[in-house]
Amino acid sequence: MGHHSCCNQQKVKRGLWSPEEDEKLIRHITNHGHGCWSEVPDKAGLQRCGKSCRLRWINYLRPDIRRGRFTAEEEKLIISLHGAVGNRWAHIASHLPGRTDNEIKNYWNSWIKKKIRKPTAPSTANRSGRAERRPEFGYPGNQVDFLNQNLATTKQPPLQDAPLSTPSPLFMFDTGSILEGIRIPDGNERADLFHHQPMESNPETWNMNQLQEVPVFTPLDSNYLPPLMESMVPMQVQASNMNEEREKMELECLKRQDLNEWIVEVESQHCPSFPFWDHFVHQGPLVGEAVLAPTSSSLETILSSYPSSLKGI
DNA sequence: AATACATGCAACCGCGGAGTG
DNA sequence: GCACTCCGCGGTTGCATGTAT
Repeated sequence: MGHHSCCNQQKVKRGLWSPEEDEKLIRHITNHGHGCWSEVPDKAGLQRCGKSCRLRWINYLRPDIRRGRFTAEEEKLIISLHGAVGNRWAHIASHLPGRTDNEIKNYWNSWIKKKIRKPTAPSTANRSGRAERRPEFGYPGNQVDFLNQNLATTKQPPLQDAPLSTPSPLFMFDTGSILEGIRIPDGNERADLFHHQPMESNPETWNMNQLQEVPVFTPLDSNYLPPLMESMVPMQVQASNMNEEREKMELECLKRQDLNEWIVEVESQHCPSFPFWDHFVHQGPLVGEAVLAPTSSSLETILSSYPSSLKGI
């Protein structure tokens, strides 16, 4: 098995990233931005290939990453979007702020595995070892059909297993109106989507009848992608009680690029799962070049509050 | 407590598209 | 139009951890 062209160098390291490597990558991108990924390893002093750096950044180190369980809202959105665009994880991810394609893909695969297993009931015959672990996903191209079929043959599954009770893809209408109908049990609305609460699926929360009925999207051409961006306003932008400061921040956001935008987003979301950036945003400079060049001491503080896996540096 | 099995997720691989000379 | 590089994406793998026996 050959390595990718960018990984042909002898001393390219593979496998799990060490906290030290993470630190180097964070430090580099924080200071200089990623620029050309293929140059990142050299500039950052990493013995990795550019692709690996990119992947690590996008899937794990990026400041706006949301971690933890998918909420019921996210589940529904994923299923709807998947029904429409299939395995275009990046496309789906673009509508789930803070979630990565990889995460969604993993989630879907494990979710679908559960669905596959369910009909045949947990029997001892199923407990066959590792081969069983990777059921062939040989279901037809339109996987939502498979799902619907599956759900139909399954006895009223619990909501967390079947968050979608209607075939109508949610993306076909403004998610704002969808989310408008959603009431998180504690009474808060959409803004709570960005709070890192482990959300139990609550059947009461998802009364699909409240949702506007729309024609079902039929993907005649597999290459066709529905105009998601036009019909779906990014959720974080819809946060209902956005105060003036946040509006200002959004305005600023429009003037910045890449990393800066992320930071501002984190600011607007107050992502509690990311003390790193929370700290950075509130204590560090926010505008212009300064934000890209934090002092080393602030970086140390930042790194010290990084997710547990990165601790122990 | 030990072992086997199941699950979740980080990371790798290879392909294809876009950009460039 | 061709060759090349780079990047992004989707599929897949392997490992760490959790759970059941």
